[in-house]
Amino acid sequence: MTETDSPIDHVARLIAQRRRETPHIPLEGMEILARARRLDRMSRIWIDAVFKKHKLEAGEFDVLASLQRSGPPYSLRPTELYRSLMITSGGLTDRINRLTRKELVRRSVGEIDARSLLVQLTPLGLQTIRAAFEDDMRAESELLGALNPEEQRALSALLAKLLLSLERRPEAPGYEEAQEAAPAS
Amino acid sequence: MTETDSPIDHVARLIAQRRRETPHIPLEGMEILARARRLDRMSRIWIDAVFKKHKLEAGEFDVLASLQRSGPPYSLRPTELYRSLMITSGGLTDRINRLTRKELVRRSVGEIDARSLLVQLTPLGLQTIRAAFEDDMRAESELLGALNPEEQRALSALLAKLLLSLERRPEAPGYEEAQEAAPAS
DNA sequence: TAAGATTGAGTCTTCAATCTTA
DNA sequence: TAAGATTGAAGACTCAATCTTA
Repeated sequence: MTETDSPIDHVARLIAQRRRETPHIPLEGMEILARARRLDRMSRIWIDAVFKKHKLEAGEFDVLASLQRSGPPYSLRPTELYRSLMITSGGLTDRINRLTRKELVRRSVGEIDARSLLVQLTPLGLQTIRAAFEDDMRAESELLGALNPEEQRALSALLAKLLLSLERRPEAPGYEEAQEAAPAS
Repeated sequence: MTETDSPIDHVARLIAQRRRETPHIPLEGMEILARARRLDRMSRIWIDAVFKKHKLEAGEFDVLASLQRSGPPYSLRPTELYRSLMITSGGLTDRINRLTRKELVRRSVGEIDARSLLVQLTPLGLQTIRAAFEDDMRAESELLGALNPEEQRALSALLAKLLLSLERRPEAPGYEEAQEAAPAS
């Protein structure tokens, strides 16, 4: 195997099969996007097990992690949340309702705009996401063990370059929001 | 920006924010897995539009594409399909029912095992997936335009290496099946 | 008028139980 | 007994319509 040849993973077998059926169609798209999709789905098998240990669904974890990331007082507006999570506003309402029932978040009064209530972590929510996030990152690092640090850096840099180009497309939903949300860092 | 620095995409901003909140937790996992997830979700925005043009849902497209890839007579057993697609058997039953209603597949008699009926493309199904698949690959190639051919090869090789390591984990569901399904190619 | 959030209907999925055949 | 496929219930999401406030 040379430096640029890919190992024979599941997607490589699918591509080889398809080349015989539709040899006239270039398959570069599959090489990357099908693998990104499969990497997400496969890694979820182990990551979901981590969430389960903390009695969380993946979608609930994402909301709690966003709130923790924002720092004290651990509160965000629903619109910020659903745009960042790439789900609809209706979907987020459901997640918040579930997390409220579990007493991991509450809707607190927003000072700025009376149309929206801030979503805020409860002390139990903060404690839960602290433990769950640390476990999650440990599991994720472990899943990436097949790549050395240099390969990991190369991979994340290529993914970031590709993602940035998609985020900058005029037709990309949420583009304006992503821009103005850019922190000084 | 140096060779190994990542461009400041959305995930980079999330990571910078989080480093301030939980500086003690290594975040290498997010660098790659969060980006893979986001790449899948963002690219789907454009890809789903292609499917819609052919009046297909993403899940339906995947079934048709699997059948086409298998070559004449374009038929597979349901178990092969749901394992390859990483969905449950119940989920596949529904997809087949929907595709049957659209007259894109049919359940034909399997000669080997009377417990299962082969799922087979109809002529309309073959015609549909031929056009849809070509459009899909064109769209996917276009989405990857920000990376030059060399970068694309490097990215797919790294993804393949990582995926192969996940597929080889003893705990990976479907591992045995994936192995025996490996074609000579 | 527009923006933020919620609601209800419809869709696609998983999960567990079931039926049939090996 | 086990494997393949289906069913029905429950879950989480999208979409479009609605309500409230800017």
